Amino acid sequence: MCPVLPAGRKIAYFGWVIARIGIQEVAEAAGVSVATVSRALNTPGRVTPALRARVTEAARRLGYLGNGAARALASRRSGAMGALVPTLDNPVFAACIDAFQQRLDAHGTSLLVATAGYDAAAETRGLRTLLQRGVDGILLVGAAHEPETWALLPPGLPAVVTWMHRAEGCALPCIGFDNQAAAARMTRHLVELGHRRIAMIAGQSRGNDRAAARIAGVRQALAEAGLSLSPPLLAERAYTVADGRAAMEALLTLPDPPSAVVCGNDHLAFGALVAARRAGLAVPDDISVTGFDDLDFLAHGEPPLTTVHVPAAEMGRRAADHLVALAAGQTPPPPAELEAPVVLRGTTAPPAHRQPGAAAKGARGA
Amino acid sequence: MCPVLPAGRKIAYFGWVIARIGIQEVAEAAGVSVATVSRALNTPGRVTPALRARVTEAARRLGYLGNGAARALASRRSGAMGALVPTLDNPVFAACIDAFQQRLDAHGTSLLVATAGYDAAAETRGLRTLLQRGVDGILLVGAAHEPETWALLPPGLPAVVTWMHRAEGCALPCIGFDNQAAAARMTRHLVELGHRRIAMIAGQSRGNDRAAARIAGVRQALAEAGLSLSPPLLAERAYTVADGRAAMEALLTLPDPPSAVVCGNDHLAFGALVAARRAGLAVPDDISVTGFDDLDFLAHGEPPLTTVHVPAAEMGRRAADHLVALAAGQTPPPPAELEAPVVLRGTTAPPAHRQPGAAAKGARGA
DNA sequence: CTGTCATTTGTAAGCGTTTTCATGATGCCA
DNA sequence: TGGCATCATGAAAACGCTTACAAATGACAG
Repeated sequence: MCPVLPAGRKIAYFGWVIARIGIQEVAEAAGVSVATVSRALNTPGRVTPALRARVTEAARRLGYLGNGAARALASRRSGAMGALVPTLDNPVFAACIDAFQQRLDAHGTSLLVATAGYDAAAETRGLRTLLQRGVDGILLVGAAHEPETWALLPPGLPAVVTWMHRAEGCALPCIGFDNQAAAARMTRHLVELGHRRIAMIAGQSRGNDRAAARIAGVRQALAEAGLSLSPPLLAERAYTVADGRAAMEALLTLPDPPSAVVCGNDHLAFGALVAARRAGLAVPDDISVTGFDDLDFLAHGEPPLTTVHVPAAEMGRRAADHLVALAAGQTPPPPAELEAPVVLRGTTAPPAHRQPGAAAKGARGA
Repeated sequence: MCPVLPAGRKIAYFGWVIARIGIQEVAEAAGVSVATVSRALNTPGRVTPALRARVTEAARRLGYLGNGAARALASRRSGAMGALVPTLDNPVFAACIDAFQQRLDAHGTSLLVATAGYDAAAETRGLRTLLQRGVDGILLVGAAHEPETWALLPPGLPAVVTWMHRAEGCALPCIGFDNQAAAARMTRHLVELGHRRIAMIAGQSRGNDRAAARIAGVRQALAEAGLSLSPPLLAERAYTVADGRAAMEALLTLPDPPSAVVCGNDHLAFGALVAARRAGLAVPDDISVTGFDDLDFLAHGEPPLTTVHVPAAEMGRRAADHLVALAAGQTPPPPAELEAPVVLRGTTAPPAHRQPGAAAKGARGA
């Protein structure tokens, strides 16, 4: 199973002793010095074609892989980028990281992942781990982090903030879209449909600037229409289906329930949809619901969710390109703002003509 | 923003020169040797409490992080595990990796991710990268890999196969469930419901032993009932919603369409559901559909998907524990088989009483 | 009070690369 | 053909840490 293993340095894998091919062995096999092997492999241009061929052939034949730790130590570069994300259990982050990894791979760079789960302490720990591992750059989600976290980040270390465009007082390049503007557009659509009583089931805005910006966007659009988001109409919940459902149930028991609900992400929106259905309400006829993320499954649901498309994969790709360029000492142009278009589908419609304050269903079709 | 930075070794971050605290600086600050610092930090038991306090305090005060590459080189251990998965863009893998990472983190170990996208060459490349980075162990999905991939894996390097239990001729510990048995159980449920004409929309079985096992399971249960999976009733497609939809459309145009369709995963099942709806067929009244994975969103869909629950997060956690134990030189007990229960929900029902061969809808309610 | 042993700390030798610097070879022009 | 760049190669010094080994310290019994 193993490649040919001539006698060489030994490495102990806890009881198993196997020979590992080092640059030394390759050098001997090719009849050159280790320095030449290193050059032939890393900077092929600086070596005679004939020698290069000898070396690469020897390396191939011996199955030489190289020792990343030694290379990182000597070259002061690990060849790995770190991603510090809230979770991978949300498809929108998973898609971003998937694309990020693929693009890094194309650049010959690896991916180190740390998840923080919307917890400040865990985030700091995650960053510390990434830094200890010597990543060449860091992908961050959002710009709202503990001072302790920011303090950890060595100035000059390549880093990008994703999921938003322009962050107040943040010098890092931002690769993303305008959460507030997108939420405002979504809300305006509802207003234009004739909705006057609009609620929002938002994500927790504490420590989450994306969630906060989306709330601000809804507020902004509402204000433009002379409306507002009074306390009972704004719920801040965790980004889960269960929370969306619970929040929607609470909204529906209000004396004067909303005719439209803007949700902070698709999970919440889906939960809201489930709650509406259980309450016997038809979407969008009885109540409109919108999401944010544009998850595949909800695009084909029944009814298909009207939502804001988040360019998750594109952010991952651009973040990879940007970080690799930064780590190579280049100064890439400042990232362009990405589009986060509203995708109109089947969960929004003009409000039903019923008396404000009327109980849910039944009072319909006045 | 930065922690206090006394004069020390300099590191150049491409133009930015910042001081980096090394073990040397900590040793000086604490008035001990570097060896003592190393011991105080790594094996606290081998050092006097007083000294340990002096050292940890100095390290904390200086913001010492340590250099992972140097540590890995000297200790012959990187403190990172590698995961080689098909993709992160499928929630079921993302959930597994998310749990894997969290558990690794609890063990003080990091995660290096490589994705192969169901491509053999990419898989080999991914493994090579992981190995170059010096991971202490590897998480693999399934046991069907190119000989070239297997050859790369150093014998003795901790590695586990996930997503299946027992793999023919594979000596690696398998952390997972029995795909074939699960698919068979799902199929038996359909048979018991009275279905005789059962089709399968499977994943590509080539190079994918999980997909192959699921097909085998359906075949097995069908054989028990004296039925079979004749060519037009078995479609092998990529694991996407679009492919599921296309496959279902093909199935429905058959002269004698199936009354139940077993799908290789939830994406395919969802696509099949969409196709059925577009064709004006009611699920489960006109046709039954089953999935495999148990994705959140489909559990609450309309109708909720009957599927096989895959313990993705649990596999990730156990894989982490197993690998860490292996890497520590222990010999953990062989992994237990995990449950992959059939979850009966709303997409299966007895077949409609209509003539075999009747065209889709309309011929209902005989 | 001295010898032995256990325990704690320091010294220094790697770990496998990259990279600087020196050396030797080669080509070119006068 | 001699001298001077120019270029390819090799020797050896880092890189920052762990760890085997040696040394020193202290405890305790004879």
